Order: sequence, then C-alpha cells, then structure tokens
Amino acid sequence: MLSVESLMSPATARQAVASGSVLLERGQLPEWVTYVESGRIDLGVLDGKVLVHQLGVLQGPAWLEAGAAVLNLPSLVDAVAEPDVVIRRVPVARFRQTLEAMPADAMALLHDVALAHRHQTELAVSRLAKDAQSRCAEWLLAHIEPGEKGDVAVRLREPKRLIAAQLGIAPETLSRVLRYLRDRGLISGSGRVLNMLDLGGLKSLAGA
Amino acid sequence: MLSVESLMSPATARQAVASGSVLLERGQLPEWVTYVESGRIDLGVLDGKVLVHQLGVLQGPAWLEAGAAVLNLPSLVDAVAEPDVVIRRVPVARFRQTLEAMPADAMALLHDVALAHRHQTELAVSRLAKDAQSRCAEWLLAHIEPGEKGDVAVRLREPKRLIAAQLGIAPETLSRVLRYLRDRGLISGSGRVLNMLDLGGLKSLAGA
DNA sequence: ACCGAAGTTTGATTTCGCTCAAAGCCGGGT
DNA sequence: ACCCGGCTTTGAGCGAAATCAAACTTCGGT
Repeated sequence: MLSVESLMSPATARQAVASGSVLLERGQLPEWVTYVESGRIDLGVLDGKVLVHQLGVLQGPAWLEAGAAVLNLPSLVDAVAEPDVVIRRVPVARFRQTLEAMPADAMALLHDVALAHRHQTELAVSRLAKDAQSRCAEWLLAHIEPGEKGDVAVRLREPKRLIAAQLGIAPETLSRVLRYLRDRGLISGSGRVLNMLDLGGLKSLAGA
Repeated sequence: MLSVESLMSPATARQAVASGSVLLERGQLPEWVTYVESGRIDLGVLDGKVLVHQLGVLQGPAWLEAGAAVLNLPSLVDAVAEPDVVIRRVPVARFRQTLEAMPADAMALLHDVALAHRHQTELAVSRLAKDAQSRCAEWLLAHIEPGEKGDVAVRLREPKRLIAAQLGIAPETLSRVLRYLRDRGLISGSGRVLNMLDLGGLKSLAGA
C-alpha cells in the first residue's frame, strides 16, 4: 500500500534527518513532498520547538501529508522527526505531474490517503465512544504476539510516550491505565514485555 | 471537486430517502457506494436507532465513505439521513472498475478523499489546540456574509444542533458559548441571523 | 562505574465540556 | 387557533483525562 516508487526518480537521494528536525510547518505551502522511508514522525501542533499537542505518529514508510500536496494546500500540522529517520523529497511539481501521467500511482496514492483517513477516523470514533481504559485494552489485544512458550505477550516496540500518542492520550494516562490493569491482575510485567493474563477480562473492558 | 459523474451510468436512479434512514452501518462491508446528491447525512455511532456519538455531518453533494469502498473495508461509522436527502447508489464492483478504467475519475476521487481527510484533520487539530469558545468564534468569522447595510452578519442555515456537530461540541455547549459572546457584546441577535459587533474581539478569541 | 538526559511513574489538582433534567420557544399541520 | 414535536436554552452536577510537579528508573556514553 505504499509503492508509488516511480514518483521519485530512482536517483532521488535518501537523506538522514536529525531527531527533532521540523519537516513540515503548519500553514506553509511546501515545495517538496516528503516520503518517509523509515523512522517515525510526530504530527501535531508545535509551539516554538516543542510539540504542545500531539495529533498522531506517522510510521515510515509513508508519504508525509500527501493529501496537502494533492490539493496544493498548506499543511494543517507540524511534523517533527523522531531519531533515525530517513526521507526522500520530491518537488511538488514533479509529484503532481507523475500522478497525472501514471494512473497506477494515482491509485496507489488514493489507497494511501484513504488509509490515512481511515486511521484518523478510527481514532476519532474510539475516542468518542470509549474511555482511555477501553482503548488501551483494545490496543493491547491488537498487538498480541505469538508468545514464546504459550504465554500471551505484547512487546512494546516504541517508547510509551509514542504509544500514548497513537492512542490519543497523555503518557501519564497510559501509565495509570497500565497500573490499573496490573492491579486487577489482567496483565503483568513491568518492562518492555507485558503478559496478558486475562484475555476475557481485557476483551470485556475493550468492548465497553 | 466532486464530479466523478461517469462513475454512475447516466441512468442511475436518484432516490429520495426518508429522514432517519440508516444509509451505512459500522462494520458492514457495503455492496453499494452511495453518492449523496443533496441533503445532509449525520455520521457517528448509532445505538439502536439513535446517534449516541456524532462524528460529523456530511453535506451533499459528496460520496459517502468512498474511502471504505476504495479499500474494500467495512465502514467505521454509521450514517443517518437528515430530512430531504437524495442519493444515488453504485454497485461497488462497478465503482472500482470505473476507477481503474478512468484515471480522471481516480484523480477526482483522490481529491475528494484528501479533502475529507483534511476536514477531519482540521477538526482534530482545532479540537486539540483550542477550547469551544475559540472554535465557535473561529466558525463565526469563517461564515460572515456580505451584510445588508454595512452590518456584519452570520446567517445560520442549519439547525444549531448540526452546527454544534460540525464543531465537535454538544448543542448545549454551543448555546452557552453564544450566550457568553452576547453577554460580552461581541455579537447580537438571537434568531437565525447573528450580528458580529466586535470583529477584533472575536478574532483575538479565535486566535487563542 | 559514574554521569546526565530521556523516559516513566506517581500524586495532587484543575478544568472543560458532557450529561441529565426541566422549561421555554417556534413552526407546521389539522 | 390550537396542539404537538422538535429545537433551543438554562441550570446543576459530574467525571475523565489533562496539567503540573516531583521522584524514580533506565540507558548510553565517557
């Protein structure tokens, strides 16, 4: 669902960007469209150099605000790089030309944008309909991995800070919810790997 | 930015739908893609027949959840018709065939979806960064019409209920905010037409 | 092993907007 | 004219989560 490789001349240089780099600014009509090859980008509202409101996290590989480029409108969000990000940039003119010329690319991008829209809707809906606990439980259930020896585990591959951002809650809230779940005996483990002790309980929490 | 006319055989029948009709259900993989020719559709989470959480309002003409159709995934929201809605339906198979066959349509739809995404992002951002008052002030400023005799007015073309839904707040909250603005002398008029008395004041409120 | 920076936990407090409930208002239909 | 249903206003109270602040842990680097 990413492809769109032909949008870049094969030679388009990869560039590593420093952690904290601002890749996109609100209200700014960009001259480049950014493709995030790997790494994570924080999306939100920047005040000075600090993210005062976090809207979400973009996980590469993915286009950064391709929708704005398609519409030729300024971005609505600021974008800040996490550590270890590699990007490629395409001039907007070429980007749009290519879309016109290559229907397959347009379709691929249509998928991308639709998917981004879907993710956002997913967050908005669950935010309206469920409280933080339900959503955390839901997230845990969605991230279960084939445990080693029959144990049902979730491995945290990102800082909790970012997980909280994905869930649309403050890091403190995530911390509290996890403690709550631990206190009830629904999960265990205090490190990067959590054990799911009571799937039924989690499911009923998530469902509410 | 709507077009996509060729997606429907010219003969595709228009149909009026009754107020309150459920046009789309969460989790359901639809067989038809719905084009809303005119009227408004409430999007949100339905419990039985009542909207318990409102996500937004779709104003025709527009495609209803075209993104889900493109991705061939179930809708994430329920959709309920307001009074006086006229729709047309296209079988998903034809919808997707046409997109593949007609690049121009794919581009048009890309615009539509990008724009829908943008609207949602706009709401999410302003919701994160501003309180209800700021957003109402902002909304008023964005809906100023050329007043009759020099007076700066906003004409409410929808029930306040729907305006509140657009702003992502409860109707009661909108009511309170308007009273607050009236009390401060920023606006006047208690009917369907509001007069903006202090644009500067509104702007500074909106900016905060 | 030590140091510092970042990440995390915990507690105390605040707040914004929602919910629930009741009353008023307006408009359309008979 | 009247009545009824939907919309709107207003009030009271509540609650989920954010914010602020401070202690604690973890980890990478020197």
